[in-house]
Amino acid sequence: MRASANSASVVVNNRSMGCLKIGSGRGLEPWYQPGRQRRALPRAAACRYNPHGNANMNTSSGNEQRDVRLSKLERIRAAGINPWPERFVRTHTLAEARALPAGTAGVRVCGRLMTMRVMGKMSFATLQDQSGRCQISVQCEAVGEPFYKEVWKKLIDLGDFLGIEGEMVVTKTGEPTVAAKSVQFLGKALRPLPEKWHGVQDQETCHRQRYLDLTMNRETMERFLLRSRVVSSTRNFLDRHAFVEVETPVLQTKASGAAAKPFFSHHNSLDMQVTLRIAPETWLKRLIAGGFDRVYEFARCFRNEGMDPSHLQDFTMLEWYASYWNYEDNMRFTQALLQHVIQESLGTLLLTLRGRAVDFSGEWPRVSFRELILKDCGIDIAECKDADALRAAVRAKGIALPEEEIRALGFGNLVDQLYKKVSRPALTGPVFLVAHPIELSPLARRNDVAGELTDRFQLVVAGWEIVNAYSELVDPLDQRQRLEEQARLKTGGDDEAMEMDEEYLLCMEHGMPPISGFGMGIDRLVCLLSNQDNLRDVVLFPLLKPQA
RNA sequence: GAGGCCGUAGCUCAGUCGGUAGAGCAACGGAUUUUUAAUCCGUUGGUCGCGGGUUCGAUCCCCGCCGGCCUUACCA
Repeated sequence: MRASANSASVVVNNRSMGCLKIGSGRGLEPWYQPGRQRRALPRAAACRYNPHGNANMNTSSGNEQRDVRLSKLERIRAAGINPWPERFVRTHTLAEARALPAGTAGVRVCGRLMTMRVMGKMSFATLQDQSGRCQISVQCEAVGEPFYKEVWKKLIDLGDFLGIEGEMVVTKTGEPTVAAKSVQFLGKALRPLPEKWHGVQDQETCHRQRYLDLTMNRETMERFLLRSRVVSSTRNFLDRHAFVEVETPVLQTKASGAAAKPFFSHHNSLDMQVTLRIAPETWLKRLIAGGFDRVYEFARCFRNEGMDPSHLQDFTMLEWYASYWNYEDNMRFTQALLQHVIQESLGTLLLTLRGRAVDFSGEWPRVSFRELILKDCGIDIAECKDADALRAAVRAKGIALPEEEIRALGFGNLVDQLYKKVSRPALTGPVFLVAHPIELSPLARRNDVAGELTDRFQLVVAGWEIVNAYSELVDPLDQRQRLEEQARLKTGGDDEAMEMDEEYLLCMEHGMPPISGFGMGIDRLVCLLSNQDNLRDVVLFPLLKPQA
């Protein structure tokens, strides 16, 4: 193991989500431990600089609860208390504190105040941080009557961030509790939290104000922590297998590597149109040509296409390329990687996904396109010479494909429609789908023996295609022909067709080794593994139109 | 792009077959030293998404717009 679990302190993934790795009972890592306490400034100095000003403090905001909190803020400042101090030295996360033996003194915890039960001179409250929740108790006697009556009871609200120093106790109902000796503001909230029992239910609010969703709905936090684990576990596995993580351009002069409509933008000082990438593929293969053995990238890609629950405008695609591998090497590696990632991030290989039991352990079966379709509907696609023959066979079997839509389809797309209709929904998997017809796979390497097939595999799980991989096309003459055909389509008005890419061809003409490449939508994998129906629920801040 | 559904207090939701709206939580005042959705007493809070129309009167009916969700077509 490259980074052993018990030495990892802070994991920052590529989604900029700082993630504190919580070890069970291991205590906080050095990064966290109380260092030299910065000496407190004299009160007057601490409060002299007031960047938040009083601009709104005397004017009604039109929101009753906010106004009440603004007036509390004034009283907090008047009392010489800094409502937003710069730092708090904590000794334990809340989950760690809960595990401490009763009697442990000098426990310093912090978090957001989620519930508060004031019973006269004794109060219980709940703090929440990333690790979970822990009860605290505040007694009049322990914190002093002026503080208890004037600050704790009058100025502290649900939603505020607080820091507590105290001793671990266990209440008579058995609840681990930090009994506070002192309580301090760490961040005053001017707006109330959503309802404490139901939280935020409205999906739009969850997307627009994800911080509220994360605060109120633990399963949302767990889902994004899962995403982070999936990414870091994948990265670790690839690193351990001699893959090199690279970054390739997002802004480029032509979109290449996939058939999709790009986003366009404008570069001012060069005065030229640029596009956002639709795939990292051609760049990564250039790196293989340049001598990298194995490369990968978690590539944010952008496609200017329709929105629905299974498509995002910007999404994260993991692609990797390995020199000297064919697609079968890649298939074995894919299985090993996903088994590792699923075991490490979910703790088991036996999952229930979309209502079906899915077993990721053992060897995953492989099935060819032809066998699968033959089994599911009795049509042997190898015996159909062309699209018309296949169309006739479909009609003869009475399979309900939309007549209007399939009339113009070529053989490849027709096979694909048939597969999506008769086979894919029933595939629970994990199963590798192999031997795709060449018409269906314009980018993959033609099989050396069966020229009508390609060296390609897809991984299907619970009816979802989550991986697409090939033996890569490295023949520059073949590639040129295929790109010329795409360029013809483009000129003919197909705005999803690929553009001619001379620079890429130039690279290929300089020579490439055998390569197998792999592509997987990270959002879709996480969506599947977390049993979500909408990709927007596995993206922290999905794109939404501005509210009216 | 097409079709359907939805938008009421800070949050979760009722409601009005057309007569300018209710509850719980939150907030505010009070009681309360072992609660954990604390409890008890009292109080405040709304341009019913926005704009038109019909009507004596619209949160409700009609039209348009804004935003969201679902289905559907194209891309992973």
